[in-house]
Amino acid sequence: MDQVKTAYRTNSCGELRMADVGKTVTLSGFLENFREVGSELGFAVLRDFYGTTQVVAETEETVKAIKALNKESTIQVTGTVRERDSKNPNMPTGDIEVVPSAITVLGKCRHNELPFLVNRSREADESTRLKYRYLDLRNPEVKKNIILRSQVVAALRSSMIDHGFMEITTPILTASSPEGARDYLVPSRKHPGKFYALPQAPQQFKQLLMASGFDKYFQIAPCFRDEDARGDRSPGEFYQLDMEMAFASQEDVFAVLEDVLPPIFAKYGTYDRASSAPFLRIPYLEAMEKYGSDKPDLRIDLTVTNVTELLGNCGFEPFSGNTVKAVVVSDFEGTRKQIDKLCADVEVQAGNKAYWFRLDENGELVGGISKFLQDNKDHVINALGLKPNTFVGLAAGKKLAAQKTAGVLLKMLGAFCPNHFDKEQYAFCWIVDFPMYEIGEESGELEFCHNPFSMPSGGLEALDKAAKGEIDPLTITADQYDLVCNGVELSSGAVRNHDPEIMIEAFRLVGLGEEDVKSKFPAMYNAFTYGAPPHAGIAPGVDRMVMLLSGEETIREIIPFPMNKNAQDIMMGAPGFVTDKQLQELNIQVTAKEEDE
RNA sequence: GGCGCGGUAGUUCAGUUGGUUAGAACGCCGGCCUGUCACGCCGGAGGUCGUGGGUUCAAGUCCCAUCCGCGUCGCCA
Repeated sequence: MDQVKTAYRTNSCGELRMADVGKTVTLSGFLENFREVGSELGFAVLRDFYGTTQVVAETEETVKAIKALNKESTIQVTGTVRERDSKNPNMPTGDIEVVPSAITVLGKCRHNELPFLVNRSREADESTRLKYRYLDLRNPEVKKNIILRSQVVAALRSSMIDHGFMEITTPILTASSPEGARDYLVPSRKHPGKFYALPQAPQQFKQLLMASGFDKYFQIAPCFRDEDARGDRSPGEFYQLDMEMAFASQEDVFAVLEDVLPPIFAKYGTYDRASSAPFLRIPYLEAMEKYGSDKPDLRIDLTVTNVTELLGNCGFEPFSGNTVKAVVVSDFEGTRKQIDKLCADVEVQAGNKAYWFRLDENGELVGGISKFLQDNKDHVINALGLKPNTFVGLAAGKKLAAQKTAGVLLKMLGAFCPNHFDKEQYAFCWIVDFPMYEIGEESGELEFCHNPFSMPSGGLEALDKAAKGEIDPLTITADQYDLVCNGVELSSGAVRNHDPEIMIEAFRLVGLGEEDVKSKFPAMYNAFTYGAPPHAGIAPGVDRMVMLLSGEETIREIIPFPMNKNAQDIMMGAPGFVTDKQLQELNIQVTAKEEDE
C-alpha cells in the first residue's frame, strides 16, 4: 500500500526526484515561503510532514495568487514535475520542482504576522513557543525530537516483547499513596469527600501482577507527581518503561536492560557508542567516595581522592577538622581566570567553596592554597603522584558535603578538560547496595532511605540482628539499584520484599508496626499473605532516555505538549477554573482562588 | 519557599555616566526585480521599555514593591 497517498495528494513533499520528472502529481502542505523574483516568476516552498518541495510560479496570475496567501496556509498543488534550471544540492528534492496547473487553498492562515518564524522557532521565547506549540512543532528541527521519541518508544516496546515481556495497562484512577511525592487528586462524584489519586508509578499494581501469577510485565507507563520542575524533570507527568519479573533476582533484571538498551542507544542516539553488557556495578558508598556522586559520569576519567590525612593539618583553616577531598587533573591547561570561574561555578552548584593549587611546568606548587603546602612540598607531590602541569581541585567539609562538592568539581573539571572527557558515547553503570535506612535530617530518627518495598540484603536475619542491636541498622543494604548513564539517573529499581513477615520487621525498625503496613499498603500486604513469587523490577524514565539520545538540554524539547516550569499548559489553559455546577456535583468548596490573569 | 539571570517593536536583541524624536536584524506592508532557495534592491508602518510607586529639572537607565519567565537548591518512596 502506498503510504502517503491520500484523497488530497499523490505524493509527499519529501519524495519527488529526477525519476519522477514528467509525472503529474498532487501535493498538499503548508506554504513555508514564497520568493518573488519578478511579476511573472516566483518560487514557493511547500512543506508537509515528510519534507519540502519547490513549486514554481511562472505566470503573473500564479504569482499574484500565491502572494495573496499568508505563510503557513495549507494548499493543494496539482502540477507537473520538472527538472530545475538551477538545482539546490542542499535539498533532497532540490533537483526538481513542480509546475502547477491548479492551486487550491485548503486552510487559510489568517495571520500575516506569526508569533515566530516556523523555521526559526527554536530562537523564540519558550513561553511563546509553548503557547503556539502547534506552530512550533511544524518546525522540522522541533518535530524531529517527537519523531525520535516515537521511534524509541516503539523500539523499547518491540525489544521488551522480544524478551518475553507482556504489556499490561494499570489504572490511572487509583488510591492515594502514603509514601513518596505529592499526589494529584481527583475528586469522586459518587463518594462525597473521597478522592482518587493519579499513580506516581504503577509500583503496587505491577507487584500485584506478580502476585497474580503474571511472569514478565512491562508498560510504557504514565506517572504523575505533583513536585516542582527541573531542566531534566517535567512537572506533573512523565513516562517510565516500567517492568517487573517474577522469580527473578537483581542480575536477571540487569541482564534484560543490558540487552535492551545499548542497541537502542547506539541506533537512535547522538553518539553511536554505548556500553556493552555487563555494565560496571558500583556500590553506593564506593560511588560517593570515588566520584562524589551516586550518578557518576563515567565518560570523565577523573576520580576523587581522600586527602584528609595529607592536607587536613596543613594550616589552611577551612581544612582543619574537616574531611578534605581532591580531584587531580594531569596535563591541565587553564588560565587563572578560568580556574576562578570554575571554582565560582562549583560554589553556586554545590553550595560549598572549592579550593585548588597547581604543580607548574617547573615542578613548583603554585596558586590557590599552595603557600600552605610549601613545607611539605615533596611529600604532597609524592603522595598524590603529581607530575608537572597538574591541577588539584579541593573540597572540604563534613564527609558528605566534601564528597558532594568534590563530585560537582569533578564533573565541571571533566566538562572543562577535553583530554579527560571522552564525550561521544553512552556510558552506563549500575549503582548497587544502597543503604536500606538512614537517619532523617529533620526527624533525627531512623527512616527508610528509598522505598520500603525493597528487600533488605540478608533478609529477616539481618533485620533481627539489627533489632537486637547486634548490628547497626545503617549498615543494612537493600537489594536496590540505580541505572546511570552519562551522569544522569535513568532509573531506580529493586528486588522487592515479597514476604509479609520481613516487611513487618523492616517497618518495625523505623518504629512502625504491623497495623501500619496493613493500613498503608493493604492490597500488597494481603496479596503477599497468599503466597507471592520473589520478584524484581525497574522503571527507566522514557523522557530522560529520549533527552539523552536527542542531546537536548531541556526535557521540554522531547515532550510533544509540555507544561511550563509552573506546571501550566498555557496553550490549553490548564489548570483552569471550573463552573460552580461542577464543584457542587463534586461537593467541593473552594477556599482560595488565584487572581485570574 | 531561598538564591541567580532575565522581561525594550510581531520575533531576537542593543541601548554608554540618568540628557535631543528609544535603535538594529528578521518578520510585516508598498514598489522594483525572469532561476530564487536565509533571494536581492528601494521605501514605509510598527513601542504602555512587564506592572505600580518613588528620587530627579529630566528615568528604558537609579531606588522600593510586585507580577511573569528560565536556571538552581529545597522537594521528587
